[in-house]
Amino acid sequence: MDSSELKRAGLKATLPRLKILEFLENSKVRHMSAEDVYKALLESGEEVGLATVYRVLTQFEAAGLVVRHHFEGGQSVFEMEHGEHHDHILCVRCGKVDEFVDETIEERQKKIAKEKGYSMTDHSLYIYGVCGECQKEE
Amino acid sequence: MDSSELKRAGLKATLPRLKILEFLENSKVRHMSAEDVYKALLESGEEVGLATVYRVLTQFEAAGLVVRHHFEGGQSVFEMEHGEHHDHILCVRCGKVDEFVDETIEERQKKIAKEKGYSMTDHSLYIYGVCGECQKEE
DNA sequence: AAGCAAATGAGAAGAGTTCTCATTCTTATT
DNA sequence: AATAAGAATGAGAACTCTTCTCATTTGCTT
Repeated sequence: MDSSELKRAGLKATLPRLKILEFLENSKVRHMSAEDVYKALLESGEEVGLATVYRVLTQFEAAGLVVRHHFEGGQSVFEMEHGEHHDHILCVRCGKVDEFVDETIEERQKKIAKEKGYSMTDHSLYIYGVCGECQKEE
Repeated sequence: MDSSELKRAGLKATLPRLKILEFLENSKVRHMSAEDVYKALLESGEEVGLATVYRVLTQFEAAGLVVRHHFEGGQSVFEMEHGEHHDHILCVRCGKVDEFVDETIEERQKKIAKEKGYSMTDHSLYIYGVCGECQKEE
């Protein structure tokens, strides 16, 4: 069990936190809601409260271990921080999520912020569409 | 009272709808939550239910009269459709919202969607930062 | 003016998330 | 290794935003 990551983030190495971190790291699915994490842990026999999952994910976010996204549909989606910033393109049919990085867009955003007199802190870009798979099914 | 806009949208010209449309058109503030609209109407002596405001705004959205945004903070924000598509840059301190259009970014997005095999239906780009005013107040 | 379908308002209900607080766990200290 | 002090947890209540339900009202057609 690797508690060093938590310690480094200034968080006590409690069992729920370790379980959640471990789960996030090992899951093949990258983008998960708090509910997803909660259910998955329950199913693998762990005892966690939903409130704890929310709390811990929020702490992970503050610690920079995790990024929170606001995809359409209301609920927050979390993703392990794996270095490079990226944006998302998602399928409105099947919910599939792809990632991309585009330096030109990044540059443009900085430029716009500067022009408008803003000191940019963050940005979010989501492209919505129908993925290749779903286009075939019509 | 101008009911033609509603008729054109295929909506019956009811009083609540007219009031809401009128309010949206005359408000200097461009981006408003359902709650904002509701409160404003109450204050100006109109009798509307919150449920109706939500319903009507959703209908206006479907009719293309209004655009719905999902800024951070959970609630939906509505804006009168005034022709050209644009993106938003918002101040995380005071909540101010500015708009911008960037053809380069638009192009890039289309290109990315195509590369990833998606047929793009929509996109949303929000830049967050601290606006000029708020930077001074530090 | 009358009738019918559509729209409304009030409150209940639902989804997602946060809060409360008694109990349990971590960790620093013996 | 035992202990004490404080932090974290779990369960459910509570909260926010939004949608639904349904009895009543309104708009539109005849």
